[in-house]
Order: sequence, then structure tokens, then C-alpha cells
Amino acid sequence: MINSMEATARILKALGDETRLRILALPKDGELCVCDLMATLSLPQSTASRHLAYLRNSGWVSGTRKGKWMYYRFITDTTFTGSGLGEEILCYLSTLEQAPKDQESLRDYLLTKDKETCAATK
Amino acid sequence: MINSMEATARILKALGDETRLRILALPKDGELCVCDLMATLSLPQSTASRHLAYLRNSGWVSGTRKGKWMYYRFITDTTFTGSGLGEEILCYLSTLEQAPKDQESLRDYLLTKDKETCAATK
DNA sequence: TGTCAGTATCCGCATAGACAGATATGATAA
DNA sequence: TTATCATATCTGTCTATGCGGATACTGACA
Repeated sequence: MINSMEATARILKALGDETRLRILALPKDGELCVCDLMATLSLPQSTASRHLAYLRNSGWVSGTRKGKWMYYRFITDTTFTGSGLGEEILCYLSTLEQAPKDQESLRDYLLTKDKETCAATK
Repeated sequence: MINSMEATARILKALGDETRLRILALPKDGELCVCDLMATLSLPQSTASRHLAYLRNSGWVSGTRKGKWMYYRFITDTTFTGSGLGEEILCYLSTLEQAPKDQESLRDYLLTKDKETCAATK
């Protein structure tokens, strides 16, 4: 369990980007795939995928392949060596202005999403 | 009072650097000047000054001129719109490996520091 | 006014990171 | 095996940022 300044800086560096904050402010129950982000935040596929990769590499999300889909879930309970700080940060993010709009956008999208295909791909 | 994603990203972006984390993990009672950082963290003058400027611009410290000296104090109680998250982050930083060493280094330096001059300048 | 001390900023260099379209890769169905 | 779908990665472009030495700026004092 590494609690170094360098590791902490890498984790926090992931948060220095507005798009990634918006991702982390989405509801954390369940999992999101790339197409969910594309639709919810109006992101091109490569941008969505890249941000998820960054979050994965810095320990904020974990990826699970399910068939053609790659699902990402938040692992903030272990981020920052399990101190709870990750959850605190997410809690704060959800109080920000843009968060409710994004969350509603995600809910709307999930209601209409075709279960067999990702409706937002490319 | 702005609690936008963009403003939050700017505040958090300041934390994506190890040196700045080390600065923020120093004791927050009292104030630090550039030469304190130079001595404590073995930084060149320009580097110390630049990091403090970055922290000032992102709302982590406030600068006060006292004669020839520029003293910086932490204003984490107001960072993140006064939510307390700034303090939480600082609390976490002080649990990291490097923090006690830096804190001790600062204490040692302050004991020997000449009050009339900054002993570490350039 | 010139000098010194403390500090902010510039400068050049190198690296990282944001972006989106293009392309490669992985999974699945026919 | 090929085609389709979903996603990761590459590519080129641009911007940001870290670094430290050099230089400019600020304040104090003789």
C-alpha cells in the first residue's frame, strides 16, 4: 500500500480536468461504458475512452469487459489508500452546478438506451 | 461564490504536482516565505516562488508583503467554497510518508533561521 | 541615488496532456 | 471467415506545465 507524495500527485492530477470531474460526478451506483459517457456528456468516442483510461490508470475506476462492452465502475473507496478521501471528493463534486444536469442527462439516456446495442456509438 | 466544475478543476489541478503537495503538507500554523521553502524542500528560488504563485492563483494560499518578505499562509478553510474539503485533503497529505520528514526539516530550519535575514536566499 | 536582500517573472528546454478524426483491436454473429 | 459493433490507440496539432538560471522588480537602508 503506497501512500507517497508522488502517487498522491498522480491520483490528484486526474482531477485537474473538467471533463473528468463531470465523469466522476455522475451517479456511482452501477457501471458506465464508453457509449454512456458519449451520450451523456456529448463526447466523441476517442475523448470518452481516453478520459476513462486516464481515470483507470490513476485508480479512480476499474474496467470490466462484458462481451463487446467495457464497463467502468468507480473504485473510490480504495482511491487514496482507502482513506475515504476519494468519497469526500466525489461528494463535493456532486454539489457542483453542472452535476445535477449531467446526472439527469444520464438517467434520460439510460431510459432510452437499447439494451442490445449502444445507441450512441460514433 | 463560484462552485463550478471549471473552477474546481483549477483548484484541484494545483494538487497534481508533488512539490506543491509537499508544500501543502507543511505545518499550516503561521506563514511561510519563499526562503523557508527553499531551505526546507531544497528548492531553487525561482521554483519555490513559482509554486507559491500557482498555489496563490488557485486559491490555496494568500500572500502578504512584510517589508522585503512575502509571507504566504494557507487559506484552505475557504478553498472549495468553504466546504472543508481543502482541510480534508491537507489532513490526508500530512499522513503521507514524506510529510513528517519535511515538517521536521522546516522546524530545524526555523530554529536556525536568522531573524534579520533569510539565510537561504539564493 | 546606489546597493543589497528578497522575490517575481522571463526564457529556453523538455515533457505532458487536451482535442478529435483515423485506424487498430477485441468481441460477436452470420 | 467476414462483417459489424464497441472500444482502445495512434496521429497531428496545440496548449499547459515542470524545471532552473538569468533577469527584472520591490522594499529597505545608507
